[in-house]
Formats: sequence, structure tokens, C-alpha cells
Amino acid sequence: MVLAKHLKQRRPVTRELQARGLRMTAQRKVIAEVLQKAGKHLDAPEVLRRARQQLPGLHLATVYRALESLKKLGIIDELDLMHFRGTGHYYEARTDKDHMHFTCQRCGSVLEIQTPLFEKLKAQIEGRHGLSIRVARLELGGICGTCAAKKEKPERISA
Amino acid sequence: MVLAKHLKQRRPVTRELQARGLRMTAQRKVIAEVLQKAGKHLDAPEVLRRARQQLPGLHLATVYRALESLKKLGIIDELDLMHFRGTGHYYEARTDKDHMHFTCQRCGSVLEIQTPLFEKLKAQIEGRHGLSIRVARLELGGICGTCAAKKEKPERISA
DNA sequence: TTCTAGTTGCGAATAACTCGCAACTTGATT
DNA sequence: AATCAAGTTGCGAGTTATTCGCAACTAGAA
Repeated sequence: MVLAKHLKQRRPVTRELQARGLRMTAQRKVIAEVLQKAGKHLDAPEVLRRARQQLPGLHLATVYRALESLKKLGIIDELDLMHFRGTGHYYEARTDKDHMHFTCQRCGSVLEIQTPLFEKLKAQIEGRHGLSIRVARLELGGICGTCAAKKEKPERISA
Repeated sequence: MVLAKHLKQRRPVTRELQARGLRMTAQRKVIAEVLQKAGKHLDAPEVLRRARQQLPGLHLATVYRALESLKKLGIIDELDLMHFRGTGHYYEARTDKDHMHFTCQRCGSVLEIQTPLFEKLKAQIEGRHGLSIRVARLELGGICGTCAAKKEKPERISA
């Protein structure tokens, strides 16, 4: 049950789409590749910018639609990185192990973190509550080591 | 280090605000109370609706501003519940122990989950990476037990 | 009571998506 | 290879969810 998700990720994207009655199009292909190659989280306009190098006519609405499908298929994950900049979202390709994201609320740097405890936690929850987890998003916010070392006073909060 | 956050929550809201140069206003007070009494996650318009029972002239912009301050002070947390309905956010008062939210992606029901493993996980991360966590948001999406029992075929995904 | 800096209500402006629809593809079928 | 139903896309026009500018209005230190 926990493993199903991992197997799923390995299935080629086209297969995954067809299993749900969706089609592989040039747009979805390029968008998925952009995220797989990026290795980091991109927001929708940035995905558009990069994908347009292959498909100049690509429209932002199509990017949003593709991100939505890929997200539902478990091929990509959505993040908000503590909304450090704006209220938008970021996307990244899934890898075989889920990881967590820590965003420094002072400098905005993002750290990706992995630990077996995360898998354990998910398994425990599935077992205890009789549910199955498809997406697990653990986002952390705080002060990174570098900023803490600077020993600045707590920042002012604007109204 | 891990405890600091808990102590903070217990400090009265007014104190917490003043420590950052902010003021306690009728608006912030009512908005904080609405969330503390609600016991569940509310979105901004719903917070407005409830708070207006005490402050009829309250404006939505003020609600957003108050939510932002309270969030930065660690008095409330922000969620998106897997964006099951729209791209907006939900807010809830913090309690002494963080909990996780599972949203069923079929029926939309939300389950709050607690386990000591979560605290353990955060402590481990703080120790390993030399950072301090102020906010931890673990959101899960999947199929709840009730929906799984209905044995329906995987839902169609619209483009 | 005074005074200064923080706040609020308003309406306008943005940001971040989402929709309707005609034209265009995909890929299963013949 | 040609056909065709159903899924998709590009557009531009919405919608939703916030955020801003600013003058009038407090909170709370002095």
C-alpha cells in the first residue's frame, strides 16, 4: 500500500496518463521534462518560460492544466515554501523517496531534508487510521543555521 | 530550542504582539478568539463572517492583515488542505502539540492526526541540520477508510 | 492628556489561477 | 493509411484570493 506509490512513479508518464484516460501530448511531455531536469522547485511562470524554449506557443493556462494533471497522477508535487514570496505555488518532480522542505523565514533559502522517520511516520498513520496516503507534504519554516549565527534581533513584523 | 515554541504559545497574545512592537486591537483580539473557539480550520471569509458578529464594520482586508500577524507570531497556523476546494487557505489556532492534517481527495473530509513521532521527527531535523523550526506543516492527501470501502474505480481526471 | 507610530476601513489594484469555446490532436479502430 | 470520437490546446475573458495606498483613527508610552 505504501509501496504502490513508489511503483507508480516508475511507470512511464505516458502509461500513467493512459491508465486514466488521458493523452500524452507534446505539452505535457515538455512540462514534465522541465520539472524532471530542473531538480528544484519552479513556479508556473518559470515552468512556462523554460518549456517555451521547446514549444514557443505554449500558454500559461496549459501549464496550469498540465501541472494539475501531473499532480493528480503523483508525478509531481506541489509546495508553497512557507509563502516566503507571494501566495503562489512551486512544483517539483517526485523522486522515489519523499523529502521535506525547510524554508528559512529570514533569508528564504530552502533546504531539502530526508529521513527514514518520515516514511515510518506515514506508514504508522496509514496503519492506525485505515487510510491510504497518496501525497505527503511536510513543510517546515524557521531560521536556518546561517541566519541564526548572525545573531540578529527578531525581525520587525509589519502590520 | 524545541520547547521555546511551546512556551511562546502560552504567552498571552497581547504580550506576544508587544514584544514585536505590535498593538493589541479589538480586531486582532476578536479574530484570534474566533479561531480559538472554532476548534477547526476556517478560511478568511468565514473568519470575517464570524468576527463581524462582534465587530460589524470589520473589513476583509483587516482579517487578512490580522491573520498574517498572528501567523508570524506563531499563534495560528495556515493550511491548504490539499486545495480540495479552490486555492485559498485555512487557519486554525495553535495548540501545544502540532498535529497533521489528512484530507481525503475523494470526499474532502479532513482528519487531524497526532503522534509523538512528529515531535521526534522535528527534533531530529533541528539537531541534524542546526536550524530552528518555528512552523511545521504536515499535510497528507489520499483516500480515507470510508471512501476506500466503497470500492469505486479510480476517478476520472479532467484535463 | 499628549503624541507618535501602529492600525483600520475602503476601494482600487494585483496575483494567481480558471473557464468557455472553437480549432486541433491523439490513438484506438477500421 | 484513413477515420473519428474524445481529449487538449491557445486565447482572452473571467474569478478568486489577496494586497495596497491612504486618510482617518487608536493604542499605549511618556
